[in-house]
Amino acid sequence: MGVTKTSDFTEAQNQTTALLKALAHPARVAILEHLLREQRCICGDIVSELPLAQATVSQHLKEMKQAGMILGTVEGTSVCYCLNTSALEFLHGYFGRALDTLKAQGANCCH
Amino acid sequence: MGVTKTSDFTEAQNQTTALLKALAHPARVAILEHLLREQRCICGDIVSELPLAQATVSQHLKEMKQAGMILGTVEGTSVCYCLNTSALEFLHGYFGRALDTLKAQGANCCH
DNA sequence: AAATTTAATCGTAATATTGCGATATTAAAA
DNA sequence: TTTTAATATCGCAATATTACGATTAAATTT
Repeated sequence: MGVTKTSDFTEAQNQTTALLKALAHPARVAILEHLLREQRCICGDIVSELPLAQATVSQHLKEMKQAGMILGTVEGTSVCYCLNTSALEFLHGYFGRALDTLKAQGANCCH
Repeated sequence: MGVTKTSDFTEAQNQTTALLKALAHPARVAILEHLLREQRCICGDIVSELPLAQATVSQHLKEMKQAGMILGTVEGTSVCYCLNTSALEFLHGYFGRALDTLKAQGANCCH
């Protein structure tokens, strides 16, 4: 039915999913990379960088913010968005631990 | 319209997105974590582990495989699925580089 | 205060994803 | 060779996501 029952999974699994979802779209990856390149990081900036309408970019930014991937502070008429270091650290750590676990297991059945 | 024009983004951005999408669902994260825990990693295993029907799990596995997150080898009537180390390495490296870049920039406007 | 600038929100259309029962497929077992 | 076991695929319904024009909201300029 297309309904995802988050209650069937652990809190940690849902939190991880939220961060991954916040990046699981080429526009979001492009936003991430743009925020990495630029120090100054205003929404209007991103709109002119991407092939998307202002409303669409704003919506992407909203969801990335909601998930904790980015932070935003109002600066006059514009908004300064930037990456949330701890979210990146979380994902980096997650995949790092996964790799460690995988490597500690040695060769498995598929390789 | 809900249509994502991958052609508007770089090849690398789309590849990164594909891997992230393969994990951007609690069931997929649960599958990843299950494959980490178990050496023996058969689909039926996963079905009994998750609160989802066999057809649904099979579909998730198919998409994770298509994205390159997991590998699968047929073993008689069952299939042995396991994590693709290089996909994990890719993601780990991606977030690692992002973090390095971010930290090299020092404090930015939002912190 | 009016005009301007910038970003958020609303409403809606289109597409994508998720889930599952039913069925098909394929290999092993009996 | 029939039966059984394990996955994959099909078809469809329900929900979620994406996109954008139009509008609103809020701060800055004029």
